[in-house]
Amino acid sequence: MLGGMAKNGLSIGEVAESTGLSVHALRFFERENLFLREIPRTAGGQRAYDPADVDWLVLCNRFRDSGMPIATIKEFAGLVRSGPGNERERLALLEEHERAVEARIAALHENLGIIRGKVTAYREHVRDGTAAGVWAPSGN
Amino acid sequence: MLGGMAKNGLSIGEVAESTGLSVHALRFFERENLFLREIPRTAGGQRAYDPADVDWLVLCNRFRDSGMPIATIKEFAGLVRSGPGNERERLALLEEHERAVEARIAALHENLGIIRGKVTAYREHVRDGTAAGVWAPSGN
DNA sequence: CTAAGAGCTAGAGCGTTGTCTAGGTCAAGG
DNA sequence: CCTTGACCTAGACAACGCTCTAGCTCTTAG
Repeated sequence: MLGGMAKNGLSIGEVAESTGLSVHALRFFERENLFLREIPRTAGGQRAYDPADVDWLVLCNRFRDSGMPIATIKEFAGLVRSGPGNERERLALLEEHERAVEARIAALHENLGIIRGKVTAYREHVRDGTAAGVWAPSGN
Repeated sequence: MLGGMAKNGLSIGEVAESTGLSVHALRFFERENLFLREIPRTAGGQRAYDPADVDWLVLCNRFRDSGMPIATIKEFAGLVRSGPGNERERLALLEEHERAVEARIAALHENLGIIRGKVTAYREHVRDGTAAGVWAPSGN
């Protein structure tokens, strides 16, 4: 049977497969306490994840891709792990990240405008036959 | 006279001040060949920048802020340093970065949508009195 | 002239985010 | 059984992008 751990949960390899994370990264995340619970082990000592762990990892990937540092994910995971009662703190953390992402998008937009200006300038210089240095007098 | 290097150019401290980069970073950039020319030195061995160097650094900051790796900036700088004739390559590099930034913005937008979903869910839970765990059954 | 504050070089150190290795152990098909 | 491939732990290593240190020199106001 190649389909992992029979009935007792998902193997690390399966979770890696379905989250796009490497098995190394999954072990690293565990050391770093990013999970919402202790991952249980089989009799033989192998990790047995369940689908909720995968769902959380998928969300973690969104957090990571949107620039949330591991330390912040860890903090959020800690709040979730310590159970109900701190939802306001979780919300505050998420709102702060929301603002950070919005700010990042705005900054990228601004930078994109400048990059597009450069692209346009180079396109014109290439079209007009490469003569005047785009760089030097004003090209900047 | 606190105003730097009299007449022969801008000192590293002045350039740091006006670009927001540290003097360490400026020396690092030089070692890494990110400049468009060799930065000349005074008789005493101190760097003497000029305003065009500052303009370039400001553009570099845009590149860096928009996620361009130092290696790519170095590559672009190399093209500029090797003089006219390679404008097509410079353009290609810039266009590729433009696409990368667009892709990054799109990804951030998608992630933002998900983060907002989470924020909304938590806001409702906090408003309704913290009872049902946002996390656990379906909260994901 | 002198003292303080900038600058210089070479190179070590660091935070982040993993990846890889070594040296075994476990699980399951044949 | 036995072989093969997935898994285990602990810890070394790595790429990126600076930052900091040590030890010395330059510049300049007073």
